[in-house]
Amino acid sequence: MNEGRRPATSTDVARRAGVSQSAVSRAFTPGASIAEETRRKVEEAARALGYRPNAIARSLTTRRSRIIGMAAAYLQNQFYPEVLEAMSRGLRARGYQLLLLMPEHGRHADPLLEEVMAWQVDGLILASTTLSSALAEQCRQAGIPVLLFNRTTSTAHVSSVTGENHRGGQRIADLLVAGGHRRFGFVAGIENSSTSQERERGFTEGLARHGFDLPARAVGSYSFEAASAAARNLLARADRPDAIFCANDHMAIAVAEVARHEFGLRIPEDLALVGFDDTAPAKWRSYALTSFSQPLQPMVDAAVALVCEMIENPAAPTRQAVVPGELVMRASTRLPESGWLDRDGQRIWRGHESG
Amino acid sequence: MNEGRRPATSTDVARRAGVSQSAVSRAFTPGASIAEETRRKVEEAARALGYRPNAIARSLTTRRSRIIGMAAAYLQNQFYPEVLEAMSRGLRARGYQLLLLMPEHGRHADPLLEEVMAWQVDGLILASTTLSSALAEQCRQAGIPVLLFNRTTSTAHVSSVTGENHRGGQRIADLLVAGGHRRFGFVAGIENSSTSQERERGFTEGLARHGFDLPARAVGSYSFEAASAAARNLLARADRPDAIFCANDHMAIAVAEVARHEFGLRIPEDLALVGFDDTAPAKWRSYALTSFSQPLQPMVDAAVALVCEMIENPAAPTRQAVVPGELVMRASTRLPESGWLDRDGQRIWRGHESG
DNA sequence: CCGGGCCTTGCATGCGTATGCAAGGCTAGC
DNA sequence: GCTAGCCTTGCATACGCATGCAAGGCCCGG
Repeated sequence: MNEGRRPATSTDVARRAGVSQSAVSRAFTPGASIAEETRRKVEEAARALGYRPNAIARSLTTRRSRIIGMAAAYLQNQFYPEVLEAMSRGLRARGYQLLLLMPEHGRHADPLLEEVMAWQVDGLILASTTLSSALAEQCRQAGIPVLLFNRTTSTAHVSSVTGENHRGGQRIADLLVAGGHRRFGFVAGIENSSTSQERERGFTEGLARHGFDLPARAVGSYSFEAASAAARNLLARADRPDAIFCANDHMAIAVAEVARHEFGLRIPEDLALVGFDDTAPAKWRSYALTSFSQPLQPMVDAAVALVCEMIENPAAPTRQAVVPGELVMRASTRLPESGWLDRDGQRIWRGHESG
Repeated sequence: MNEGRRPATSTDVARRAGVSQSAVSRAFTPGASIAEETRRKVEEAARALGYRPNAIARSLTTRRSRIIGMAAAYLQNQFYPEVLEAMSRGLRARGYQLLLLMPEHGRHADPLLEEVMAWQVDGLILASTTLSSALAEQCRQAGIPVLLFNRTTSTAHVSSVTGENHRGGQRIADLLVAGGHRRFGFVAGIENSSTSQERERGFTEGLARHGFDLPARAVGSYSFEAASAAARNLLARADRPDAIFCANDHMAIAVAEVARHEFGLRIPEDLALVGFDDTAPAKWRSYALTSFSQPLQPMVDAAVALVCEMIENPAAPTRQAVVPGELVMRASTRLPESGWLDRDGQRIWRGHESG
């Protein structure tokens, strides 16, 4: 064993095993042509020297880094850490490492991503971050697959994985109307985020279908503080909403706190509350938040599969994958008065979904 | 602009700028000897070709990857995502990238870390993950600095950054005793985690100093589900505790849910509850959890500084940094009956701390 | 017994950048 | 005007590994 010295190289192993450096390389390359006997000798020498192939050097010759960059704007919303965790495991299972990129608060992710291109990442996953069309074009030229996660973009033709934002918003409208609510509120995420826009559009369209007005709205910017302020705004109105849909669970919890502890409202008696994502805190019984789910593992699996596919076949057309979710009813909303049906002994709320 | 071709190399830039490849390299190396005029020509050519130095190739020659691997066992506990976020930004500010490592559930991190050594990472930060002494030795030989975050280890001489686990436990004991509680419970994290052990030891020693017994204890393994089970266990006892200290906030919230919704207990009237970390959910008013803080930014700053220092000076002795926290009192515990003092017009609870 | 073909191996080279070394140009001082 | 010395530059090479190519060995069929 060498002490503090530089790590053993394939040449060191070759010398010790009495073979050529190429043989060592082949011994560590699955599927390479090498005799069983030679491989054994190499492996023995490698073990004795504590040798591991240098991934940096390997990347240089193969021109594939087996690194995927993943950008996320913030991790306060529980949804993202869980995505990150699953993504890291999922990518690793396919032999990729995950490089984590957190843009500075309030800054655009572009400079960060550009920096990461120096790392020759094999792919880029953008969660809760948009991609400027300039950078998208740059990636396309560099042949770096880009995948938007929980976002889409209109400015460029990019692949994406999202939940059923539009349908989710509709279902929530259906549920709230069926629960007998009449004055609706919406707390938006970041204004120009496609996710928030689609959820809102589904919601307002759903309401309109039942003959209800556009809801009162306020902007929560996906942050706890801004959502709290939005809640104060909405709840102080003369025509206070009796049902509020928040663009995600994280903001819904902020609204719940303000409603209960600043306005003394009971949920759902005085105010129904719905979120989106169905994250862990939504399940905590102090909130028991009704939420439209974005199933974590399926979404991550789809993302991993898609990005790998894009790497293997760069010429493939872009794809927009939509992972189905479902409305998870909990105690933060009243049960609907109608629209129930029995299936396999379970009581399912079908609602008035026309689709 | 080249379409879909391989990215421009320093040689391409050199040719276009009419200089040698070395000149291009020097133009991108801060502090290298190069004429202003030449640098200008190189920069112009580089811009025209969309050139960025290849970090992989650079790492190969410089023998420094500027990548730091960070392992975390789980991200459910809000503490870790926030650490991750701050760590990524902090490292980036010093020119390092963060490679995220999530061991498979229930598996040891060793194989993962070994795999990452192939990436020639410049350093390794282990959060909520232990390091086998075998691997620690291997890292030492390879000259890879290792930093334990929110953990220590007795089996090897390794640097670490932690909060005031022992003192925190003591303070909590002081607070609960001062609040008039008499039957104490403790929910441990993973049994062999130094963090949980130290907090428990501080707690029991603190209690003992006031003449109280070792508390009833149960194991929550840092998970929500296990902590819920632990709570059921503790709360079903004939001598039900009237105060429970949980080794972290995440588990404390699980206990709060069970206490309220399964046992109909009021907090803090029937049961006082204390956590550790002072994460975001502890501040949510539905919990208003008293907690001993682990200040995020100072801990991360210390970790980043320490790991960089270790990289620059590999021969430096290991260090155990302890970042001071404070007891944050909220509504989940009764206010203590004594021990208050005025300072600068603020009412400070000094407690009976002897240290 | 001979030849074709497959398996295995080593040689040589390339991946893109950094850097020691020596040469050349230029400035300043005498 | 000459030389010492600094600044700048290019050349050559190294970093550690993968891989095309050709040579050698072996087996098997004819």
